[in-house]
Amino acid sequence: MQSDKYDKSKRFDKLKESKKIARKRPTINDVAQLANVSTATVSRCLSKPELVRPDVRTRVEASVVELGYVLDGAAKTLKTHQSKTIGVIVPTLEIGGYASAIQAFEKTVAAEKYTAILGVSDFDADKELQLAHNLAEKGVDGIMLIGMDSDDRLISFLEKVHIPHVNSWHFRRDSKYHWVGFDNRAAIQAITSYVFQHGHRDVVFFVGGAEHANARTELRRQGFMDAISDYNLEFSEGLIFEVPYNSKASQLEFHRLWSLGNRPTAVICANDILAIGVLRACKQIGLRVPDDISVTGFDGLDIMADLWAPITTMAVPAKQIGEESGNCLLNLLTDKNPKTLTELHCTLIEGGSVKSLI
Amino acid sequence: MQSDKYDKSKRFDKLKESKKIARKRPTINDVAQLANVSTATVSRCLSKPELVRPDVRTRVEASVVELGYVLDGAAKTLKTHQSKTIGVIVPTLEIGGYASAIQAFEKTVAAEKYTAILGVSDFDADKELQLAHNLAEKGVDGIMLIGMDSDDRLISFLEKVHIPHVNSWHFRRDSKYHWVGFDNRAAIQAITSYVFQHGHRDVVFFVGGAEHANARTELRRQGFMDAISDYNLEFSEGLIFEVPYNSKASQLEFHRLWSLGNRPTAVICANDILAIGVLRACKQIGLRVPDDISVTGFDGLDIMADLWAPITTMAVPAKQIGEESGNCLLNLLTDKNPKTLTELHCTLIEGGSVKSLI
DNA sequence: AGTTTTGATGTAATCGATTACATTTTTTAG
DNA sequence: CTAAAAAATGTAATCGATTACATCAAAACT
Repeated sequence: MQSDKYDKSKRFDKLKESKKIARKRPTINDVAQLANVSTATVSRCLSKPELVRPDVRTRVEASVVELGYVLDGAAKTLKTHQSKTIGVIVPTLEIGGYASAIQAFEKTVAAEKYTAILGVSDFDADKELQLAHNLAEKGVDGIMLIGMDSDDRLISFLEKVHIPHVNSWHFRRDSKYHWVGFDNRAAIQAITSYVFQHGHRDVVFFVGGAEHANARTELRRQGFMDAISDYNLEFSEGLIFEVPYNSKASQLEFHRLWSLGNRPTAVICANDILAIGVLRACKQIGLRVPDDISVTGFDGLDIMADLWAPITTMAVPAKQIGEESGNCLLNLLTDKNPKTLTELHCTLIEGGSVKSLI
Repeated sequence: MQSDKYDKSKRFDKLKESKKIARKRPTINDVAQLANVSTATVSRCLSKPELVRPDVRTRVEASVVELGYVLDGAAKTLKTHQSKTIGVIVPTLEIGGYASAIQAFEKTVAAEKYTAILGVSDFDADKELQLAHNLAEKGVDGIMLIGMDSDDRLISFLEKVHIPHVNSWHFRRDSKYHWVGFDNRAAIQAITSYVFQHGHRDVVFFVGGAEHANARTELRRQGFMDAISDYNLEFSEGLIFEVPYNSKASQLEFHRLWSLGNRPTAVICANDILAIGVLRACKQIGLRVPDDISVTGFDGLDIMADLWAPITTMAVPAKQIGEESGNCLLNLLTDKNPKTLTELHCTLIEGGSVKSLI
C-alpha cells in the first residue's frame, strides 16, 4: 500500500508554519492541554459530565471558559452521524398559519436540543426536491414537510437516504408515511354545508391555486362537491373559481364574476386571504355583507373578526400541527413508533357573515 | 510519543466486523471505486467540474447517480471551515413583518447557496444568547439578528468567535456594527406629527413591550416625545401606555383608560396589532372611527385597509430589510466591505382613521 | 526528437471531535 | 492489608470529505 514516490518533508514544513500563523478557534486539544487531561475527558465533561470526577470537571469547565472554547459541531456530526438538526420545508412563510406551525414546531424540537433548518420552496416541486437534497447534505436527522402534498420523487429520495420525515397540515388517510393535520376535504365540506343550512343554494367557491395547484387544492374542491351532493344540488365546474393566492386576485375575480351577471347569494372561500379580497370587491360594488351577500373564509385568522364585516371562517389548528409534528418526528428519531396519522380538527368561527335565508 | 502499552489487534477485528454489518450511505470512496478514479477526482467533479476531463466526469456522475451518493456536509465543513449556513435569530414568527423579512432573507442567501438556520428567541435575551452559542457550534458562517436590540453579551460573543453578523429592523446610528433597517424614532415621530397636523392635541400613545421592553420600545417612546416637543405640547408619562404585544391586551387597556374618564381624541399605536385591539374596544364602546376618535397603527399590515374602520398606518419595509440584510451578510462573508448602515424607509398609508379637527 | 508547458489525476495528511478498549486509580470487600 | 470490583482516565483509530503537492500524460514549442 505505502508508496515511496512522494517526498513528504516539504509539506510538513509548510503545515507547521501555517499552524503557527493562522489564528484558529481553540479546539478540544487546547482545552485538554490547559486542563491537564486527555481529550476524552474533555469530551466526556461536555456530553456526560456525570462520568468525570467533580474536581476534574471543574478544571475542565474553567479551561473551556478561559479559552472561550466552542465545540465544533461538524467534527461531532462526522463522528456520530447525528447533527441534532431538523429540516423544515415550507411553501411560504407569508401564510400566517405556516409561520405559526413552524414556530410551534421549532419550540417543540428545541426542547430536545434540535435546531431547525429552514427551506422555502415557493410552491415549486423542483425547488422542494433541491432543498431536500441540500438538507440531506447538511446531515439533518429528520425533515418536516408543511402544507404541500409533496412530490413522490421527494418522498422516495428521503426513503433512499433514510431520513425520517413527517408530512403536515392536511393529511392522507391511505398513506404509509406519517401525517399530522386536519381533514381538508371534510372541513371544506363542513363550512359549505353550514352555508347550505342557512338556506343558500346559489353559491360559488373560490379556491386558491391556479398557479400551483396541488392535491390540497383538489381536496378542497372535493369537499365543496361533497357538500353539494349532500344537499342534492347540481354541480357545475362554473361554480368553482381558481384564483391565485392573494387578495388582489380574488378581488378582481369577484368583480369580473359580478359584472358578468353572476349573482350568487354566497361566496365560499378556501382561505381567508381570498375572502378578504372578495370583501373588498363587495365594498367597492356597494354590497352589504351579509345583507346582500354572504361570504365565508377558511384559516381562522384572528383578524377576520375585525373586518368591516366580520367573516365566518374555519380555524385551522396551526400551532397544534407544529407541536404534534414535532412530537411525531422526535419519536421517529428515538425509534419510538408514533402513530402514522395524527388527526387534528378545525373549528368553525361564526363571524356573522352568513345570512339566514330561511 | 508512540506508546506500546496498548494491544490494538482486537480493536481492528471488531471494527472490520462492524463495517461489514452496518448499512451506511455510500461515501466518496465508494464513488471513486465504482468510477475507477481517486477520491480527489470525485471531489473535483463535485466542486470544480471544469478541472476534470469530460469523459471521466461523465463516469463519475454516473456512479454518483447509481449509488445515490449524497455528500457528507459535516466532513466538508470540518475540512473547509465553511458550512454555507447562516443563522437567523428572531424574537417570534408571529409578527408578520418578521416572517416576510426572513423569507426575503432566505431567498437572497439561498441564491448564493447558503442555507438558513432558524432560532426563535421569544424576546428572551438569555435564550437568544443560548441560540447564538448553538449556532456557533453548528458552524454557521454568519448570523442575522432581527428585530431586537441585542444584548451586549451576544454581540461580544459573536466577536469573540469571529462570526460576522447583521442587525436588522431598526438601527442605531452610532454603531460600529452592521445595521439594516429604518429609523424607528423618526417613523413614530412622523406618524405622531401627522396626527398633530390634523389638529389633535389630546392624544395617547400605546406601545407594546411591557413584558419585554427593549431599546426598540424606548426609541418609539422617544419618537412620540419628539413630536410632542415639536408641537410644544406638554409631555406626561401618563400619555404613554405600555401594553403586552397582543390585541386583547390593548383592547382591555383602552377599555380601562376610557372607563377612567380619559377621553383622548386620538390613539397612536406603536404597532398594528395594538391598533386592532383599540379598534375592537371602540366598537364595543360604540365609538365611531374616526368620527368619535382617531386611531393609527404601525407596521403597514395589508389588512388594516379592510377593517371596519380602515386604519392609517406606517408601512415597514420588511421585505427590503430581508433582502438588504442578506446582501450585507453575503458581502461580509466574501470580504467585500458593505456599508455599516443601510437605512430604509417607512411609508405612511392613509386609511382615513385620522379625523381632521381643523 | 527532445524539451518545456499545460492539464489531468493520484496520494495521503488533515480538519476536530468521539469512543472502544486499555490502563490506572479509587473504593469496597474479605 | 490485600484482592477484587468499580470508577475514572487515557490512547489513538475513526468518521468522510478536501487539497497541497507529486506525478504522469498530452500538447506545444524548439
